[in-house]
Amino acid sequence: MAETSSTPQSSARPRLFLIDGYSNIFRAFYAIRNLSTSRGEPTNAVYGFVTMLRKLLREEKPELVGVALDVGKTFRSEKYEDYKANRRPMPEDLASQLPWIRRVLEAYRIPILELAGYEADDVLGSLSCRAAEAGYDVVLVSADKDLMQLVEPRVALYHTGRNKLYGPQEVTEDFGVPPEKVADVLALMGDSIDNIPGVPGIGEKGAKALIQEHGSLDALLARAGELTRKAYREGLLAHEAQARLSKELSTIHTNLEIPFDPEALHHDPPDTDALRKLFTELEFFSLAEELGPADAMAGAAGGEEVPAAEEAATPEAWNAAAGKLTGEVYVAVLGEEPPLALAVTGGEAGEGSPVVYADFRRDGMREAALATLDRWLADPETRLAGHNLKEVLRLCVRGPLCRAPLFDAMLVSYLLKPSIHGHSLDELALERLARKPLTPKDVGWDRGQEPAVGDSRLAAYAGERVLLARRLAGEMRRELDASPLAKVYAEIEVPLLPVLLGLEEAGILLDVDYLKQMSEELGQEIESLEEEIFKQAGERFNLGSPQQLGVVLFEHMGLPVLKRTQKTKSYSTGAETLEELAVRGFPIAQSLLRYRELTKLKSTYVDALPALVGPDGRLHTRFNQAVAATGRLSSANPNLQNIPVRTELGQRIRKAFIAPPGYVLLVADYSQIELRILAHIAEEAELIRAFLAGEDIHRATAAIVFGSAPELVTAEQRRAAKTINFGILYGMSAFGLSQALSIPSREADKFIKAYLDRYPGVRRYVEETQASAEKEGKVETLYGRVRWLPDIQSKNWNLRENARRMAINARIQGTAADLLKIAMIAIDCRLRAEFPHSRLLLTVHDELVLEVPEQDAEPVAALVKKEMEGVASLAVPLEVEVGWGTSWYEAKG
DNA sequence: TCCTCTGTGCTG
DNA sequence: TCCCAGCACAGAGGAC
Repeated sequence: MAETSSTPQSSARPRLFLIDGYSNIFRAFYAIRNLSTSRGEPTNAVYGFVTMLRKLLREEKPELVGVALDVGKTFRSEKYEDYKANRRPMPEDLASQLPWIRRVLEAYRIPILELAGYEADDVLGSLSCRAAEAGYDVVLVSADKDLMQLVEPRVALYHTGRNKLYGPQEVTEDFGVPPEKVADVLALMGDSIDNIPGVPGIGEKGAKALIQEHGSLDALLARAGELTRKAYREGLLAHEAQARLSKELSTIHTNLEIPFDPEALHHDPPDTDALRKLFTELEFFSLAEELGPADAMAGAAGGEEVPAAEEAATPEAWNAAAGKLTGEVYVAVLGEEPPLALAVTGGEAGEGSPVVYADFRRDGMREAALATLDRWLADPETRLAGHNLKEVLRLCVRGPLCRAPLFDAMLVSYLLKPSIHGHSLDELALERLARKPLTPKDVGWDRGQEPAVGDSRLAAYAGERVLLARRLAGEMRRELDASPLAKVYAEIEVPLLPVLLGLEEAGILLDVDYLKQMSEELGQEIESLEEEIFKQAGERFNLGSPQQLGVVLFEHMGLPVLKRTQKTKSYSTGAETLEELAVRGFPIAQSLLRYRELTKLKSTYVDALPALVGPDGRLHTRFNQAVAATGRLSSANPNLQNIPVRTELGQRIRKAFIAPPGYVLLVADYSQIELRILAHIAEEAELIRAFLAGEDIHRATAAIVFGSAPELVTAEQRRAAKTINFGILYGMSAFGLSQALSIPSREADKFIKAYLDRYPGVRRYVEETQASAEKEGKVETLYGRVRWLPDIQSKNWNLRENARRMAINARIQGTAADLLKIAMIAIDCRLRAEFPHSRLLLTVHDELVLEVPEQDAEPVAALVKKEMEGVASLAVPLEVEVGWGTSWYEAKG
């Protein structure tokens, strides 16, 4: 590949090498024959591909590199079913090598570019365009001539088979037309491998000549009748549509919504340990040898060396180093449950500033570190920055009374892009800094094992954590400052952070004895149910295994197979299926339903919760502030947002959540908050009227949709209206509604039409939300919280429709989340001042649970109601129901 | 022995 | 093609 470095492509501009995975893999497979391991596994394609990669990395030393691979089916195959239908299936000997190739790429730390539903070609085309626009020189590496259409002044194609670099000039020489006309030529020629039909009677030569002469396929088709050569004239006239389709199929799309993230494509040094292991497994012994001898610690972190933190081994040393920091301070907690160390940095010298850490296992160090932390938090002049500050604040004994401005990189990342998978320090470092941080395991922190006090690995770990937090905070600050989300951050998320910490630390009292007794009762009923089921089935098996149950029900007992599971197409044994079987007269289904209900509640709640209470007898959940894409909070460890409520048995579990003597649990929940928000945002007059009049909203909807008087609405009609009301919030389709109501979808369609006719504001809301989402690629809540929806433009029907439903739902669900968060902040603040013995315990999306001294129940109820109802002034009143009692169950009664 | 995926089911 | 947002359980099977 030496040629590339002597071309005009190599300049001072950074270069991005985009490798077309499959074409190179196919080429390697056919170019090298008969290479396999001693076990007989073929490795020829892997070897050829690795050879190509090594050459590229050695000779070009690319700054940025990525490999495009296909996943799933593509929109083209949906558009044209014959597309690729004739293409030979991938030979088994090649398919078996793909996992190896992925592992090789991982070990090389070369990112794999794949987007479900898109052709690798389109991903390459779009990325190369974005990169060129961003000022990079791009080299596409492919064995496929079709990619020549992507060539432009800043994008070259390196043809792997021909070992030749193509710029615009070379493409023109090869094709007789410039790159932008390549697709037109391909459309005429067709391609038997890709199964692009082309135009019969026109071959490579003819295609090039015709496009050269007429300029484009469109121009050629317009004048097809005037062609003198009979074969061309008749071929074009008879197959015009096919030619246009071929053009569509052979055109590589360059407008996919793929973010070009130079950081993510940055080429890091390979993970030589993993590579050596892989090569040994593949029996590429000479390649393994080249990597040199194994070295346990080398290359574990990847990327550049990061200075280790310095340990402050005495309180004096700590105070001398960390204690003097003022201004911007960066902090990181090391270890969780229990946290073992605190690492800090800051000061004028930027990243060159010293990093120190305190190991809590040393005498006096915990106290010294926390004293410093407390002092920083109390000082409005100190800006405390880091990642996931809730865990830092948790260390403080005095509780979260903070005056220092907080900057939390995790929360900012979440606000900027709420729907990405994770916002942990490790994930953000990988994505935004292209760095894979040390894991606790790397430094000897593994199941019970801790690194020793003074272990140098701990110092390295501490240094990296704080530095990464610092870099991420810097990056996030830049992005936040340029974003309207700064307001949501400062006014909602940051003030909420200490409030949530308060909830978590408070915990909720659990009646463990009550649950223990309940567990025994349930255990007995479950046992007798098991016997009954085994008797009905005529055999004993593992009832907890859906797989075994499926075999017994549908193979041994011969019950009708009504439904199969989504992914593996195995027998469905879900509640819906069992209910239908019960209706059809199979008594075993009824027993199984009861068995499922009991075992579910027993294992998930009755038995699991008592095991999680702390020494104080209370359950301390974690409220995650950076998970839910809509802006909601989530609860985990344990999840206290899915405690049963709907069934009688579920209600019994709620009786285990209690208040201590002299206190009550106070529950406040918003009534129909999402429908009220819909009424407000949609400015839907009829909904607003019904809410203002205090009507039963589902009944009112039924009356309107079915055209009857409210008092004449049947229970059935009200249920249907309720389903439609919720369905609208979720962007439900006619099909979805028909499923939910078990009615024909034609009828469901009629319902929806009638609904939208009677609620024109809602129709406008749906239409406008989708239109603006399509235009902007995002939707916003009333408070400006953003949810990005890149798939809204997708050509993949499934992805696009999903995004449209999310658009409709996210504005409403997100606004509700904003409202509750704001109310929580206000309530927490007032309670501290006015009722210091009352406190918030839980938040469940539209509901708050508090613990309140018995005698304060009434005034606190009034306070909570007032703050929740008054949190915003909408076109409809917000209504809050409040109740209290000795248990969660009593409080909601 | 641990980890990940799958099916299932609980909440708003 | 099939209704938004979550978390967690048990079983199953593969990696270590």
